[in-house]
Amino acid sequence: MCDRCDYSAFLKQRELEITENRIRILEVLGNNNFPLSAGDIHKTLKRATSINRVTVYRILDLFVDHGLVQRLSGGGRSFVYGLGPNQYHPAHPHFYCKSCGNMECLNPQSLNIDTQPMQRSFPGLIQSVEVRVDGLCKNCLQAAKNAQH
Amino acid sequence: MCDRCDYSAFLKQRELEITENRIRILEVLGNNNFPLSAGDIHKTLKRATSINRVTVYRILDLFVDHGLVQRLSGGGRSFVYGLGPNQYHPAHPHFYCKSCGNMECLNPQSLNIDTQPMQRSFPGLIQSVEVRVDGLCKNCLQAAKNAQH
DNA sequence: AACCTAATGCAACATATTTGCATTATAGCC
DNA sequence: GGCTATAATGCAAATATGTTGCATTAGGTT
Repeated sequence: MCDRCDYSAFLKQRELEITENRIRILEVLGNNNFPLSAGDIHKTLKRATSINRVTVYRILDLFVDHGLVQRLSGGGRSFVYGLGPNQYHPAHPHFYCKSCGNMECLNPQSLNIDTQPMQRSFPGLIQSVEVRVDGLCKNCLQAAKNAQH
Repeated sequence: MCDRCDYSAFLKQRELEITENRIRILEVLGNNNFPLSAGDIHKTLKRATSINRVTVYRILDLFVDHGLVQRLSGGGRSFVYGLGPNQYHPAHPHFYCKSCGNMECLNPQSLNIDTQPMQRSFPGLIQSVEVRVDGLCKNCLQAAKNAQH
């Protein structure tokens, strides 16, 4: 997804220590064009290296705190994480397949939310808006059609 | 919230058995103008009657399957549930307070999503769109302001 | 190389949700 | 109103996800 992203520069910019685990997690997120759960990330990393589950959670928390990564509610039971919006990757809505549980990024234009009118009538503070589109992905839709015959 | 809703009629319409637990869960959801977690619902019901945690989950699953109730991802770790959209209660976005964790329903007009253009460019099937607005609720915003002084 | 601090691993805990199976209540029938 | 088949419920235990405390190790600085 992100050839232009220099992950250690990302960390340096935010004055975060550069460690192997942090780089690896950023790479996994960058290599996938859809958000992943902490469990997915852990599973992926364990194949090549040894990293503790808890470390994955802690690094993700840290990244979310620093705006490097965004935490989204997947359609399922766990949070999912993706590289946070930056100059190359604007914020965008996500699709969740109710059948297979996979997620996809949708293009940024497909849903453009203006929070200004909402903020005028809302007495609290609006910080972000999360849009998730649910349904059947291409594959599962096809499978459902085939099953009908 | 819902004086006009006849819960046993709801169940009858969908050919679901009418049981005390089901009615009670619909009442709890109808009495609150914000979505609740399964745990919240269980806690509320246990005050007046005896019902098992698992039963709450199962009834909620059943209702979601039949479109009577909608399952939303709260901003936190658990799902939340609210009466599904019907002729009296249109679909609407929700607000999640990152400080206290409470949720609120926003008015339906505040965010009007048209999925048609998205569906044209999306190869799967779009069934629903969930919009969650995150930030600080009125109370927590005020508390934050007070803490500054 | 030595030091200080922050990152990591490990075990245990906490919370949310699901499953299998025995028991009980509901709805239809007599 | 009682009888029966089926579905709903309760209970115990398992699973999935996320968090905490504390000991160990690695990163960055001198």
